[in-house]
Amino acid sequence: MKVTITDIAKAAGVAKSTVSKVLNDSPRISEDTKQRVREIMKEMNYTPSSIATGLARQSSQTVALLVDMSKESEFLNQYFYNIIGGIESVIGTRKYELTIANIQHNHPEGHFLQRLVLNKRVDGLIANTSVLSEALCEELHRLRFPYISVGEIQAPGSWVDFDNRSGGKMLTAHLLAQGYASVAFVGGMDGEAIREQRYAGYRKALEQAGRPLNEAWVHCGEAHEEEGYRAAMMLLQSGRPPEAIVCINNYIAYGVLKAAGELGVRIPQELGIATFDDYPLARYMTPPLTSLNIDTFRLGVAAGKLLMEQLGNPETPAKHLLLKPELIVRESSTRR
Amino acid sequence: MKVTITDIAKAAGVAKSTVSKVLNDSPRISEDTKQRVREIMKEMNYTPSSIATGLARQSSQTVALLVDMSKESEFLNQYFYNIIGGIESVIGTRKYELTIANIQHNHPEGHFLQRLVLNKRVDGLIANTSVLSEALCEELHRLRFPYISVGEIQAPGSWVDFDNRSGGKMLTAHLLAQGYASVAFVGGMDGEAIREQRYAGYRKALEQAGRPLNEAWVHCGEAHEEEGYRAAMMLLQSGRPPEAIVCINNYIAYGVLKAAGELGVRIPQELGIATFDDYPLARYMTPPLTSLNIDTFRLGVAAGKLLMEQLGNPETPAKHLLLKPELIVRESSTRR
DNA sequence: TTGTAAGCGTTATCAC
DNA sequence: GTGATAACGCTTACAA
Repeated sequence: MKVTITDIAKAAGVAKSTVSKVLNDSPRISEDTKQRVREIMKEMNYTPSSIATGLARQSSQTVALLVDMSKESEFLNQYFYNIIGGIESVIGTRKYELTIANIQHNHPEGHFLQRLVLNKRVDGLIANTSVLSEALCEELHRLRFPYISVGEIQAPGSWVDFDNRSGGKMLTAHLLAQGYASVAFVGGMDGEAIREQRYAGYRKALEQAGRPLNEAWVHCGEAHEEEGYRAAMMLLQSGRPPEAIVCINNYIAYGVLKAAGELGVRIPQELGIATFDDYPLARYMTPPLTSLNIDTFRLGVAAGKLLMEQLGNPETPAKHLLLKPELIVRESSTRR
Repeated sequence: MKVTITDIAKAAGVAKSTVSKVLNDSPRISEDTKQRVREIMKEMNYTPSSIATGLARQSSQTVALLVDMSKESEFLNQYFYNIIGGIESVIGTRKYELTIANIQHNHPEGHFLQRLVLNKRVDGLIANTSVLSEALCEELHRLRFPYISVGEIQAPGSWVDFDNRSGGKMLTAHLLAQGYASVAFVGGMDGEAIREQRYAGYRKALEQAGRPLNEAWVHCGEAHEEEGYRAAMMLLQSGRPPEAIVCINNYIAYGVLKAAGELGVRIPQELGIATFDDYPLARYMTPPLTSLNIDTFRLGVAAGKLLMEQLGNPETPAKHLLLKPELIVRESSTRR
């Protein structure tokens, strides 16, 4: 049933090595025999075994996307599909395959290193920061194993990320430009990288607009509905409520919206709202929310490209890429 | 730098084959030498090459999840992460890897067959029905290549799916039980498999409750917001509006909600709403929507298990699995 | 219980 | 241009 290179060689009356050269379109083979051998391959329905090729070439033509499935509602979660699509779109055309590897099995630490890297099962790695500890990066770097981080890292190595800082600036500046005199910032844990970046952008926008930073208008907390609700309740019932709020994600925004509704605060007239992330709720809220869309397909593409570069030439220096988010203006922030 | 089985053999003063047997924990090797060889493996930091193993064993210890990334907002899209997680959780513990393969490259037709199957790159396949044409199934079956479909298929082969029929029944019966005298069914294209199944459940529930089927209360169309809005407008402004509506997904429900809002129809007092799918909107609508949650992690687990069975014993007969959805009752359907 | 040697299906290095 | 032949790193009869 299965036909190998040897079968083709016999059928064509040539040597295995010749067939191999035809396979790889070597210039030292005459067009004549190429034609002939290729026809026979068609006829006999031959497909080279990639495992054998891999062994001979010492490469698997496979890259892995590392994830930690045990962490719920991670950044990757909602955008997973698009990131994968992006990666796939660039590696696929270069004849690489993508394997998804979950770190968090009950395996001993560093197991995926064995399972994939030392194993020679994959030629390169893409992982986001939640998975890539500093120690891991060092180890990979030491092994000279190609990897790309999705999300900024300090360790050596390339990464791609969204420009959260400029995102924070965009949302805040937009609200100010709409005539909201004061803007609050709600959600995210103090010290968390993404939150810090987004918050820094918020501060920058205030500064550029010559507005003071009011600590009372900055609220930290887990990025979910209840926290958004609580924060908005506090802010809106305080002596000096802000005129607008930047929310760190859709769920916080939902909570804020709910609080505003209960307090009878009209949006966008009395309170402007703008949120990070366009998915999954922003467009479907009442009123629809102004949001900052990040195109994670492009993120995947960028990561894939960097990795391909690296695999093509291991000497390629590390690169860092910041993608710009896109502001989507909707009713929640258009005061008119 | 890289250490192979030969190095270990030399260092341990035994034959390659002995090392191999230790690797595979063969019972015909003395505990003594096992210990010794294992220690050396540790010391020398040895990890067997899975490619070489694959070649020798004629298997890759890899299964593929086939998707068509070109189709936007496919069923898989939102639940992708969980399905992958489910698959991974069962194959991972059995030392299999998962690779994601995109069908729709500008490659010639049937290319993935070459790329993965004939290639020997993967040992088995999981794909959903949108990807698995009847012809493809026949071909895989002919090749005796193990595959599992996510979604019911007619072709030979195992599949796992959600019980959309009983889902339709659950939603409809729930609304009737809440005292809504009449229930409409909105969304989905006539003839589309999922829609037909869900609709059949709706009809069954009416029948069991002794209610007549009113064709005027059944609306077909693409499953998005605008269509839901249009349908609800028609239904609610007709001479005989239904008291409740079953929506085929969250977006249809959103459109219905919008229409009701504009017409001043109060929910759940004057109109009950229940929708298929709990994600991404149901919980965050105003009011929160009663929905039918499907646990796609379990779907992935089921698919993974069937495939593992198949790989373990190719003679395993095809199996068909229907998972029950879960009704989540929220405000939109509780009349009290 | 361990060792020898022949695969597994390619590629790569030389000769010719 | 083409063909032997030795890798690639592991498994698996079959011997010893």
